[in-house]
Amino acid sequence: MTNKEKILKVAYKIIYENGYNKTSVDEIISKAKISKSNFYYYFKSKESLAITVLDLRIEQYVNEIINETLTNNKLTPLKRLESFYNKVVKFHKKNECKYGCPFGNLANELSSKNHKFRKKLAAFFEQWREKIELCLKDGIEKKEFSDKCNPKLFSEIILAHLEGAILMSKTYKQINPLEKGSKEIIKLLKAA
Amino acid sequence: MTNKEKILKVAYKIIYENGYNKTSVDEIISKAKISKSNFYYYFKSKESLAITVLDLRIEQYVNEIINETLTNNKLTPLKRLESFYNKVVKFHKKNECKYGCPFGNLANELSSKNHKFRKKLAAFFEQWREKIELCLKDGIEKKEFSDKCNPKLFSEIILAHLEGAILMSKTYKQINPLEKGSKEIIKLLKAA
DNA sequence: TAATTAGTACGTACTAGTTAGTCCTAATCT
DNA sequence: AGATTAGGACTAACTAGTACGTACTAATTA
Repeated sequence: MTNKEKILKVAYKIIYENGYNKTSVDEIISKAKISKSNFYYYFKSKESLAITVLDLRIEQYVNEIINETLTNNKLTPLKRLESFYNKVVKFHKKNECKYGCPFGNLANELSSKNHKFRKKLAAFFEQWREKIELCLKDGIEKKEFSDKCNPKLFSEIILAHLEGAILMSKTYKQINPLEKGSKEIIKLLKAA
Repeated sequence: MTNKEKILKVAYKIIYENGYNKTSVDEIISKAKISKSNFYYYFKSKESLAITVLDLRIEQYVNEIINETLTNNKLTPLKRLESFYNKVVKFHKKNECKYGCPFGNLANELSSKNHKFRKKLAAFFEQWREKIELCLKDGIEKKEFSDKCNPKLFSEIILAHLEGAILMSKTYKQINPLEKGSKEIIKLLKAA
């Protein structure tokens, strides 16, 4: 592993767990076991590192979560949504619900003060929402979801609810809000 | 206004706008125009100030928002919920959606590292959710809401969706997710 | 030779919190 | 009434530590 990869690996983890502001360059270099000058050889600032890390996380999320579930043509629309929720629930259970959503956290922490992060996150959320919308549309066509449901509005609700439910699970330290909530959302989709 | 009140007033605002970690005691005392030693005369730490401010915010929210809308017996259950959403939307429009939910922000920022805040926020969210649940139960009884809706599960969804929608509005800098989303939630309640 | 890495000292700014003391008022004592 | 005391409100100056980022030398690697 190159030193650059070490930096990215360490930063990936602790920016998620501690947030951006509470992550220090000193902590990163100490955990990555590299020198400070070497850090600044690869990244011009803490912010530019965090942007790179966010890009990586988005790419990984799209490849490993979204494409495997929400836009996976091998599954029916209902199964796509269910498997998506299952993956998300599994991820947060693994973390004991402690850290919340990597994207929601950054959006919450940075979007009022830092345009770069805000815009990147907004674009990602929008892209994510569109995948949900497509899944819903397909599901309505295939009669898995009620045709009374407005796909665009409902995709917004699903995404907002997901972010909120992850936050509730983090605050309560219980998977319940996320797990039961997502099941209820699916019920609504069938019945709407 | 006493110096203690000045501290509280200033802290109330900037903890909301900047978050807890990004709020410094120096900024508080400079804006409140008092000395640092005077600050520590009234509060034993930055954290204890923030806890006091959170208590105040909760009290105010219960009195001015929840009791005026969700548990206001002069209104029908549907009107209670609608007026609640209206107040929330109005608040965030006023702030250009910039700052998010005062409680959600703190929950997001602090609940993984600080038990005191986490527990207080969890208790408040639960209390809040219960008020929503009661409103739903009443609305089902009075046939304003569909009897297919499970009040407890639905109250969880409403609260989670609200928190997520406020975060989306903050990230997009548009009231849309919150405003349209809440209207759709009400539709669902009627139709469920 | 050019890219990479280490080490380390440093600068500047900011952080939460402490110290030791002053000023003033109001109650208490003689 | 006058002296004494207690304590609330307040302050300037300070401590000790952390932050990001830079400067510079020197070694190593490809």
